[in-house]
Amino acid sequence: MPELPEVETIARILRQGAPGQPPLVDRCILGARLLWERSLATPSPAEFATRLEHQVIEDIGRRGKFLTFRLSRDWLLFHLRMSGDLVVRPLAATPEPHDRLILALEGDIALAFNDARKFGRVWLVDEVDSVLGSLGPEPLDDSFTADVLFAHLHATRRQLKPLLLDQAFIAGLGNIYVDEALNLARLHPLTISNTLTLAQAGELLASIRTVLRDAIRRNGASIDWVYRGGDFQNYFRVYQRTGLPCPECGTPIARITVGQRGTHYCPHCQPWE
DNA sequence: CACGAGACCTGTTCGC
DNA sequence: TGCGAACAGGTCTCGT
Repeated sequence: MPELPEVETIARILRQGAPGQPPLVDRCILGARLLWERSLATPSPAEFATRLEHQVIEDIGRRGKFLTFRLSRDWLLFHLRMSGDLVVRPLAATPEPHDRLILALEGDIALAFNDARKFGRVWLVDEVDSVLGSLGPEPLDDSFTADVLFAHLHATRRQLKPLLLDQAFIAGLGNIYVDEALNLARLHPLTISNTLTLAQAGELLASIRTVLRDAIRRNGASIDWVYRGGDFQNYFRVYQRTGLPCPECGTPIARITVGQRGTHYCPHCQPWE
């Protein structure tokens, strides 16, 4: 489900709270109920439960598409993959279908990890590098410059679409925002990375940031049955708009498959070569 | 090294 | 209406 803007939105809501929902920071974890064992990456279910108990949530953040909970002693990490979600409920509420983990928190509230497709994972670790160490740069980080992107693009020879989906190359982009950013940068998804000029690398980085910032401002995109209040889906330029007119030139948006992922682009604005 | 296919899963939508 | 196929915001592993 979520990419960087959606995960950022979830992290902010959990950290700060929302109307009718209290913030989680500074709350103690009283217990853990694991309903689907394979959702837990590490450690063992028994160690997970005992180690979590009595730790306080000191901060909640995001790295790439991971949600990061800094606890008194450990780090609790979530990756929501395709269908995962984190929701706050009254402690007394009955579990929902597809709940995989429920944490009981101080103040009679619960944090539920709900994940229909069971692809999502949870980690409890004492240092984050074992999980987050292979992630590439944060696209919104100031230290990630056009020069850096240009050098990385030229260190390999790969198609832009799968390269930008590679979390070791750049962290946080997924199928929606890669298609949107490539359209804004007027680059064909199959362009080979080391053929870009420095100017094109600069446009690509600027486009990635524009798309991500716009999406974050709109609280991310809500597709299908998952609704979190985000409305960026109403501003998609190409994603899931096959056959509809390009917002720039009116040419029908094309759809191809690249690396087994649906890929949407404008044949006129993003010509091949 | 770069790419494609298959695996992991369940739910919804599409086409006949 | 029913039923199977295709598809879905992700990532890992394996074979070529």
